[in-house]
Amino acid sequence: MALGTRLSRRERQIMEILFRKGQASSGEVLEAMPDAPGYSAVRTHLRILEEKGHVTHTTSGTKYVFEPVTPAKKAAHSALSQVIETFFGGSVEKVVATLVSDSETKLSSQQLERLAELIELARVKESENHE
Amino acid sequence: MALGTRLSRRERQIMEILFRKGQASSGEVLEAMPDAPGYSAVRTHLRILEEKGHVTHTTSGTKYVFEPVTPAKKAAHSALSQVIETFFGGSVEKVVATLVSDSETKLSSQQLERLAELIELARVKESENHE
DNA sequence: TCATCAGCGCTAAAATATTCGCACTTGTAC
DNA sequence: GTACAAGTGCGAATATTTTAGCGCTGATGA
Repeated sequence: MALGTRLSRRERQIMEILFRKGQASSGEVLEAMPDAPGYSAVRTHLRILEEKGHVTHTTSGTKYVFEPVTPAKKAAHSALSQVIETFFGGSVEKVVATLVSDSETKLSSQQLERLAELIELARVKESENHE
Repeated sequence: MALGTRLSRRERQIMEILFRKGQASSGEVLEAMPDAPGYSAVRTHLRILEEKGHVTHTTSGTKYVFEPVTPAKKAAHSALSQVIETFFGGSVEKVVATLVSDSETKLSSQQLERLAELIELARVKESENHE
């Protein structure tokens, strides 16, 4: 189940904040919201998200610290797939092409070099599979 | 404004369908929804989305054909940025690395080759900028 | 000790989103 | 012409989301 599939706007917004931060107290979540409601509202969403099983909390002193239940990696993959399916017709290649060549998301030569290495590595692996 | 920023769940779902298909009649949108409500409901969402300025329609015979107002490319970029910010700390490099090396999204050797070329191209461009 | 403050849970009101029913229009077949 | 099918717009019921109020608890420090 993708991140946004069953969540309301606010719930999704809060989940995204938690994924960005890794974990956060209710107050921190509140601060991270550009169009924040009151504290109670945030608190309620967090509680409901916990009931729904998307979030857990641990106590740190008096505070609660919340974090997503779904591992970030899995959620990342899911979110990425979603975008790829919706906007790139499922083509991973197109995505990478966009990211690499797009002038708005500039990559340094160092980064490009590392990516070249990564691709080289993937190519080697790929060819091994076909021996 | 990103795709999902101000849209409700259903509205977002419908927008995604339109982006996938490029354009679609109300009936087609309905069919593309796994958890579809009645025809009227879909029709209403489409009308509201049009009022909000996210969608336009043209008449094709008796039918309406709807399509997103925002160019697909722009929306794609926006959605991708969102995911990158949320799950990859803003690092384009990490995303590409994930996509290339992730075993779940396998790339053929041909695709890898093309990507290698793309990166080479980007590197050349990059070095030109620093002459 | 006892204000005071920050944070929690619960509950209920207010605001939005979601859905559908129904009347009207247009195209098509008999 | 009339009946039928497919499609549209509007308006109003229903369900969900979103918000805030209020009382309680535990920590802090004068």
